[in-house]
Amino acid sequence: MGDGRPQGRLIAWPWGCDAAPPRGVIIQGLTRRMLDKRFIRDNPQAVRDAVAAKGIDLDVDELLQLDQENRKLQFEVDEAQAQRRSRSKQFAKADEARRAELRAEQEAFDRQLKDNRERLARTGARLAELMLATPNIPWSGAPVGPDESANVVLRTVGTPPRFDFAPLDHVELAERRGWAEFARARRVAGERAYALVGDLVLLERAIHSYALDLLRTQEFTPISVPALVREEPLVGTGMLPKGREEIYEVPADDLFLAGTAEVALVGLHAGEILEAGQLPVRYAGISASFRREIGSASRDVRGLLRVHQFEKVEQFVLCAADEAESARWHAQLLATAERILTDLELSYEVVECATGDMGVGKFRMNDINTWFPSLGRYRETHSCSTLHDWQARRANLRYRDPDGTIHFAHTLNNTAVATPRLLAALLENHQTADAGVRVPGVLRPYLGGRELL
RNA sequence: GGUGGAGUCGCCUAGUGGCCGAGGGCGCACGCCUCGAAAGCGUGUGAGGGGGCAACCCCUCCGUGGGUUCAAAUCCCACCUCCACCGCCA
Repeated sequence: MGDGRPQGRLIAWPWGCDAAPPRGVIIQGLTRRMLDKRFIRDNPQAVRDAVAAKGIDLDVDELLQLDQENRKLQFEVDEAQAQRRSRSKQFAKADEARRAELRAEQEAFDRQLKDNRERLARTGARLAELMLATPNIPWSGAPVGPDESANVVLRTVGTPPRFDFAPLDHVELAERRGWAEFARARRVAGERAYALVGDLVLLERAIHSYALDLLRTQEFTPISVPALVREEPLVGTGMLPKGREEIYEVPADDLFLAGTAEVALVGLHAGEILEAGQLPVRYAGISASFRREIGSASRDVRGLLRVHQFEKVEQFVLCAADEAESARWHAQLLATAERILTDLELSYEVVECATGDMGVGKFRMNDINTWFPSLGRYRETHSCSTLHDWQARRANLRYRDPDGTIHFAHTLNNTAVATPRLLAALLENHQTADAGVRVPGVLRPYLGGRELL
């Protein structure tokens, strides 16, 4: 990696300047085999701790017990199956009398086998359910706490703008300039709907083009992926089974509207065994994203901050199962997001997310919050996550080492740009006294050189 | 939306109920041969789970899931994907 944009000064890495260093050896052993049943068997306490730190509803002891029972049943069924096969072999060579005998024997035997099979299916299903609820073990540097209130600000970069006039919020500004339709859009599509108009559309495209071009210089392959997806990739990424109410469903076709391109990006390689030489896979994924926002009903209903449908360029990395490598990519993804905000001349803060905020599958998560003058505070615009092999295990996404051994890969993702929220930030931060908007230098080439909208 | 065809161990392919717990070719790896190589010859060549201190052994997987049968790659049903043609369409 590394293409000469480390921005190392800003990056608290490897382990975060404000956080304690991890207990390396222990953490390494732990995370490398996370979600592996053998790991859970060998380190039940580590899993219990993670469950507690992340506030997850999971009975680890039930899981262990089921695992044991499941293996016992599997063993019995295997043995029985071996017998059944040998009996079937004999049948071909037997005479009629012997055949009748074998048939009778087999029948009784099959009842037992069938019974065991059913029990195995039941324990297996329950075990799978619990396994899907098993969290990744968070890195030791993450603040422990129930929710985002425990998050820690690592650093603040840039300065919020000072206005010598009364600044507008992005809704007032957009409406004054005829850049957005809210009332009409809501007649069409209900609450939180919006339509961008005129220069604001051009600005949105400019931001996406700029982000895509920046990522291309880092050898990220632009890829435009489905937002309308099946259930499997949602389970594979960890969006399901928990979190169902946040996702739009299209029941007539058994499809869902993904909340992020990450779903398709992981899904693209699910079930594959890549060659080590193909790694790292780097995508700049673009797609529409859909969220029901059920958990935040009636919050931020005004404007462009929290909408049901938005557009993203997503950074995504699929790399070898090496913690140091994943850590380097995490740093790079974060640095790129910071670079984007710096280029857009926006002030932001980088946050170390607490265990209760980071979600079940994550090892580490850093949010970036961008300054919004109308809110008088920083508000999330980016989220950078390392999942180690937790996601790859679910998606059965593996690679083969040169020595022939097969491993689950590591996955990471981070927003590059998500609009229209980021558009709102640009409008508010770069507005002029007469309701114009100054265009940051990096976007001008995408807007025919215009310096002011 | 309709009709027809197809999905086998990296690739190509054999295979129509027990001899397929999958044969052949290509590729790949190792060995022999060679000064070296090619050719030739030989051997090997997937994934997952489980048992055993171990050498090793067992089970599952022929797109996926069910079913029929003593026995399924092979027969039946549903689904998925691909191909062809027809219809519709940004």
